[in-house]
Amino acid sequence: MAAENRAAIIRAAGEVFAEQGLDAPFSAIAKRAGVGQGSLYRNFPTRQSLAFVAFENNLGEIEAVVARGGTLADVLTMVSQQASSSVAFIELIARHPNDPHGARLGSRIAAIIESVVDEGRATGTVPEHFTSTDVMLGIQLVAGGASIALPKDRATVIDQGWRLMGIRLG
Amino acid sequence: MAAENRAAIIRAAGEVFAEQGLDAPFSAIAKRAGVGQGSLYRNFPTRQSLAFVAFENNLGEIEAVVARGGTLADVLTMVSQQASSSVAFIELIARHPNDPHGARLGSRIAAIIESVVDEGRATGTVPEHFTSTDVMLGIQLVAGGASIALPKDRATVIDQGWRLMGIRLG
Amino acid sequence: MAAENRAAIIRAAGEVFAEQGLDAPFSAIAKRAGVGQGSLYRNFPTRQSLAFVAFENNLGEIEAVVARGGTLADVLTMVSQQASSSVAFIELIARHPNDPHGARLGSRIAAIIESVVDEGRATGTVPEHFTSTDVMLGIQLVAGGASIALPKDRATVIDQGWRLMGIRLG
Amino acid sequence: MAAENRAAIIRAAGEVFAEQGLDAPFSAIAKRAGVGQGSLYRNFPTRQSLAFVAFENNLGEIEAVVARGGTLADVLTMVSQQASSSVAFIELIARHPNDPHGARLGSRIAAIIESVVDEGRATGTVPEHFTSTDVMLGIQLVAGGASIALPKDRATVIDQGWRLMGIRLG
DNA sequence: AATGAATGAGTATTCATTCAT
DNA sequence: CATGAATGAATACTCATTCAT
Repeated sequence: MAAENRAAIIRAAGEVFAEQGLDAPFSAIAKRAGVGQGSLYRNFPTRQSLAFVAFENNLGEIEAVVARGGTLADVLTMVSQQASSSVAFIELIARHPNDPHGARLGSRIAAIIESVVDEGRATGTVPEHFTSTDVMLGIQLVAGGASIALPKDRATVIDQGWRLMGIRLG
Repeated sequence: MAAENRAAIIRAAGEVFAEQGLDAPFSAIAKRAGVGQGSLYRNFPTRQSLAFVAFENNLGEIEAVVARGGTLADVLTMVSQQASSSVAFIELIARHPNDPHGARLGSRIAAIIESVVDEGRATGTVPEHFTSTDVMLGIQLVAGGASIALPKDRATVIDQGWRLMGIRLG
Repeated sequence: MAAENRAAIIRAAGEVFAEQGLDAPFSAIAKRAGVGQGSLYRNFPTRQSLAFVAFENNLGEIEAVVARGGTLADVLTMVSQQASSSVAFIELIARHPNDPHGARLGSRIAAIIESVVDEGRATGTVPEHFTSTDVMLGIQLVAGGASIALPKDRATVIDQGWRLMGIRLG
Repeated sequence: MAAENRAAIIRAAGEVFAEQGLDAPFSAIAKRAGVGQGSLYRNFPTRQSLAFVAFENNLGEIEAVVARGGTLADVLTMVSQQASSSVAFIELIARHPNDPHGARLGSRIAAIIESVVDEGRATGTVPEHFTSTDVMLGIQLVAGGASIALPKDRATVIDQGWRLMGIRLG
C-alpha cells in the first residue's frame, strides 16, 4: 500500500498546489489523497520535497512532447497552458536553486530548452540572439508576472509577455 | 502623538512589507512602529489601506524625479531599484486593480509612464512600437520575475529582463 | 457644553442599546452622541450607570401617558411596542435589583403599575386575581421570552405571551 | 483517546454554557475539558454544533422520563430545573429554529410535549384550551424570564411564571 | 506502516479603559 | 472639560507538526 499511497499523494499535491498555490495546507493534500497526515509526512518530510516530486510529472509531459518531435513553441505553449501550476512550479525552482531536487529539475528543464532552442531560433519562435538561458529567464518573467496578477488576468499577462520579448507561439 | 504614530506605522509597514512581503503579520508592523495593534487598526482598518499608503512614498519619489526632467530610463531604473527591494509594491498594484486606492496608484503610475514614454521611444530606451501599456506590463514582468527569485538574484533577473524586452537603461 | 453632551450621550445610548443590546460597544455610543469616549466615561463611569439613566426616558414616557389617564392596557401596550429596547430595559432591572439606580427605576415601575392595576382588573385587562407584582412578573416573562427569540419573532412572542397569561390589550 | 476527549468536551461545554452562557469563550471550554483548542474545533467546527450536542443530554433525560410514564407536570418540572440552571439551553433553541440541528432538537421537544399534553389537560396541569404550541411558548417565557433574572431569583421566577399562566406542577 | 487525533503556536480583530493634548 | 488617540487584553480560528493507536 505504501506505493499506492505515495502515488496518490503526489497526484493530490499536484492538483492542490495548482489550485491553491504552493502554500496550501498539508491537511488538504492528505485529504485529497485519501491518506493520513502521518503518511504524508513520512513520505515527504518537507513541503519542498513534496512539491519537487509533484512537479516532476509536469516536466515529464513536456519531455514526452519534445521526444515526439515537439518544437520550442510547443514547449512554451505547454508552459503557458500550465499557467497556474507552472507559476508555483517556476517559483519553486527559482526559490531553491541549491536544493538537490531543484537542481535536478533545473537541469531537466535546461536540457529540454537546449534541445529545442536551435529549432526555435531557426523558425522565428524566438529572436536570433536568444540563448537557452534567455528562454529560461523569459519563462521566469512570464511566470512571475502571472503570479502577481489576479488569476483571471494571468492568461493575458502571459500572452502579452511573450509578445514583449519578441516570442511568437502561434 | 497621533501624527508621529501614523508616520511611524507607515514607515514600519514599508520596511516590513519590503522584507517579509505583503502578508507580513500586522503584529510585526505594530511592534516595529512601536505602537499598539489597536492604533494600527484605527489608522488603517485593512491591510490594503495600509499597504497603499505605505507605498505612496515610493511613487512620490519617482514623480519628483520626473518633475525634475527625469527620463524613462530614470523611471525604470528607480522602479528596478524599488522592485528589487520591495516586490510587494508591484504585487500590491497588480493584485488590486479595482480597489479605489489601487486605481489611484495605478493612475499615477500610468501618468508617469505616459509623460516620459515618447522621450523613451525617441532616445531608444524602449523599442519604437512600445506603448505605455507595454511598458507597464514590462514592469510587471520584471517585478514578478524578481518576486519569485531569491533576493540575491533579483537585481540580475531585473537587468536581464529589461534586456530581453529590448529595453536599455544604461 | 457639559449639559448638552450629557443629554446627547443619554439619547444616543437609548438608541444604541435598543438597536444592539445592552452589550453594545461604548465607542458606538460615543460616536452616535458626537462626543469623545472620555466624555462618556466621565459622565458615566460604568455601563450600568449609563444604561439606567438612558432608560429613564422610556419610563418617563409611560408615566406621562398614565398621568394623562392611560390604562393598564396602555401601559402594557407601550411596553410591548418598545419591545427590543424594553428587553434591554427589563434585563437591566432584573439583573441589578440592588443597584441604587435600579432600585429607583424598579420603584417607579412599581408605582406605575400600582396606579393602574385596579383599573386593569376592573376592565378585564388582567384576571381578577392579578396583583401588581404579578403584572411586573408578566412583563419580565414576555420581555425575557422576547429576548431569547430572534428579532423577527419577538412581536409574536410578546403578543402570544400576554394571551397565555390571560392578559387582553386590545 | 478520541472518544474520551469528545465526551470531555461535551461535558465541559454543558457546564461552561450553563455557567457563563452561550457566548462563553471556546478557550474556557477547551481548558475545562483538558484538550487543545484544535481538538475542540475539529470535533465541533461551530459554536452551535457544540451547543446542540452538549444539550442533547438534557433532552435525553426528559425523554427517558416520559418513556417511563412521566406526565406533563413531570416534563415541565424537569424543564424548570434545567432552565433554572441552564438558560442557555432554551436560548439555543429559541435562537436557531432554522438550524438543522436546532430543528431536530425542536422536533424532539415538540414530540415530547405532544405526547403528554392531552394527559396534562385532562389532569388539570394546564388549562383546557392549551395547545402543545402554547406549552412550548410557555416554556420560552419562563426560560426567558429566568434568563434575565439573577441566578438566585430564577427558581422563583419560573415557579411564579407557571402560576401566572395557570399551569400547576405540584 | 498507516491513520487521524492532539496540541499549541501564530495571527487577526475587537473593545474597554486610560491619558496626552 | 473635551477630545479622540493609545494601549493591550481577550477571543476566534487555522495549521504545521507530533504521536498514540
